[in-house]
Amino acid sequence: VAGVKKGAPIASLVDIAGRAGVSIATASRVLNGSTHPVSAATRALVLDAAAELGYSPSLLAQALVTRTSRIVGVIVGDIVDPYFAEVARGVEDVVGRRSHLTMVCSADRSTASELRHLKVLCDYRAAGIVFASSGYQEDPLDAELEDAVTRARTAGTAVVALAHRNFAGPSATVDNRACARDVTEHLISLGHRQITFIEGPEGLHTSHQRLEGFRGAMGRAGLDCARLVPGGFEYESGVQAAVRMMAEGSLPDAIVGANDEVAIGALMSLRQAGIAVPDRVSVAGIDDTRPARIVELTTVRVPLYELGALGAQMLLGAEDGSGPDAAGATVLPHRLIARATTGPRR
Amino acid sequence: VAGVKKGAPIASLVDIAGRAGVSIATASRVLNGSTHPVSAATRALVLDAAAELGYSPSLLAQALVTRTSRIVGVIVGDIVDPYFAEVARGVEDVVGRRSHLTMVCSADRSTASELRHLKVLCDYRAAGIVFASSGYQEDPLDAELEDAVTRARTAGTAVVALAHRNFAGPSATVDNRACARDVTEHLISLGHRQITFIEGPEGLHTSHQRLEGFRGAMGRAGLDCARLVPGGFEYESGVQAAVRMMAEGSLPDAIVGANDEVAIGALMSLRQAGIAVPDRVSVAGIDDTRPARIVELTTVRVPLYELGALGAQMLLGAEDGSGPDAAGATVLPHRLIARATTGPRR
DNA sequence: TTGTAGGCGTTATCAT
DNA sequence: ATGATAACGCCTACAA
Repeated sequence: VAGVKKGAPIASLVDIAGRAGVSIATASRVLNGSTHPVSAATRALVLDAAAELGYSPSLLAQALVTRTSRIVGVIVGDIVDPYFAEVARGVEDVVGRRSHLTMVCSADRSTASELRHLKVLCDYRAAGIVFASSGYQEDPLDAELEDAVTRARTAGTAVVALAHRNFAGPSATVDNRACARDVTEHLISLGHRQITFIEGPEGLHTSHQRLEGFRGAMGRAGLDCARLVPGGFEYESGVQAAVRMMAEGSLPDAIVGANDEVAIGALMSLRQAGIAVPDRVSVAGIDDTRPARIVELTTVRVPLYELGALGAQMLLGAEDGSGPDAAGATVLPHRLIARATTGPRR
Repeated sequence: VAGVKKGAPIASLVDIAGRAGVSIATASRVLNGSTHPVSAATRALVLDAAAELGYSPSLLAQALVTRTSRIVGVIVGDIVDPYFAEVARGVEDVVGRRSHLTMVCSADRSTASELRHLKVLCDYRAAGIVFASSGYQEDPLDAELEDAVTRARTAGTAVVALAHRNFAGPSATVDNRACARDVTEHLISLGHRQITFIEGPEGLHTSHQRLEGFRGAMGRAGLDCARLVPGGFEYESGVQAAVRMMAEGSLPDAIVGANDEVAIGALMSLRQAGIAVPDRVSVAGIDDTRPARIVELTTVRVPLYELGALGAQMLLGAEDGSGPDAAGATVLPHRLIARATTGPRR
């Protein structure tokens, strides 16, 4: 780094080859860790020619010819959703440990956008791609996405999913039905009978699975499992859901949100309206994101960080063979976490 | 998209050129929006040869020769910090509107990591790069970073900073001293006299500026501005700071955190210990991130989203000349937001 | 041990 | 209107 000419234009292999008076081939050999033998003398020549010119190989050109790179992409649904932030962190930590670089792409919960990012990552020869968000039950772009994923794989880019997807492949997930079931049963065990579920985004597998979990628990308890209200996965959706419920005048005994964000939105909205939580109504969510811990929301802990970390391991494990079974569909454990927003009925 | 062979290997220009019975040159011409004239007949030939083979140009190869791409990178300090999430969102929105793609890179608040990401983005011919986090006052990697940024620019990659940096260039920031001054004065006006400041990460410009703002306000009011406690920009740091303060036995009248996260960490820690906020001690932060709104923290609103959006505009504006002055050092306005965690003394 | 040359997938300059 | 062909920056057999 020392002695490098300031603001030196670029310096490519030909430059340093010329400067060192050797062929571009030998220059290349010493500059990338080639096993090809090179005399100590010329090696030194090349080395400091490179040093003086501040040479650094073009990752672009390298990727073009070697057909691989050390970057892995994480495609998330929404960058401001703490759920994805935590997952991305997990990926980053293990990816970084293997001296690769992580780039996270926000797809705005749109398959079309996911496809665009997939294309770029693929073209740029990413070592792997992590799909962090769930797919949609019915998606016109399904075929296209599946095809793109297949091509990515045959092109050498590993792909793993951290939620239910309509394309096959290795995955690390949690049992969303069980998660929803567990919170719901917790509420029921607390004596609540009228429980309404704030649904997740329309059509998302995760939304559907969690709704099913809720319905299952309610049904088995002989309770009315039709108390649903449209929501989403965002704070604002939770606020709106609460507003709607209050407007209709009939508050339930308890509310379970499809995820923590909506639950918190509802929680805040309720409290602001002077409704006591958990005394008048209990509120619970799913995921156990950081905000949930802050507001002391009862929820189900989903191992977000671990999901990301495991996903990354599967990717890179597949790469240098050293890793665990890069094929399986691991289901990580979840766990109910009762906190301050739920309590016995009345 | 219809009629594409499933899982077709790759298909490059030569493939579709051959299939269409034309030269690779003409194929290229019709497949990218070249103005070069091509007969309608051959154009059609190429077009459906491409369609049948599911052709899609290699962004990598394109970037190699055109020396540009449609991706912009955002280098942040910590992906789980809501501050950066909001900024990234701002960037994404305007970048996406211009049909570019955003990739956010987490540098773990390390300049070395920033350099690595800069290198990749640069090599991949990113259209622009946004540095979202502040630099360090004293940084051994300063020269190297400055040089890298210069090279990036001469290589055609625009670079903007959204916080104080040791390299020159366009920027969009807020007045951190004023932010800290404003919260502090708010607390003073509330009658508080003993106010302690939880510092930000050691050596960060932003940390220093905010500390200065605090000191200035305290000094002007003739108060003891030496009540400081080490902290950081993370929730956990706030918790530790609070623990330390409680252990020392002498709680101040009020606490201002270097940012919302630490402030919230302290807030929660205090409340959990049974200390009434704001009755016994007031707590305030800086940034107005989403969590701050949730816990109703008194803070200073920093236009995070707008910072990101503006940064992106400067980047892309510079690109196609259409934009605003891509050179200036814009300082966006901030505003005190008094909420529930601060109140009159005693 | 070192050099030559072909190729990775496009774009772009010249001829034709 | 089309087609060779030289870059772009690097890696890697294959020769020497």
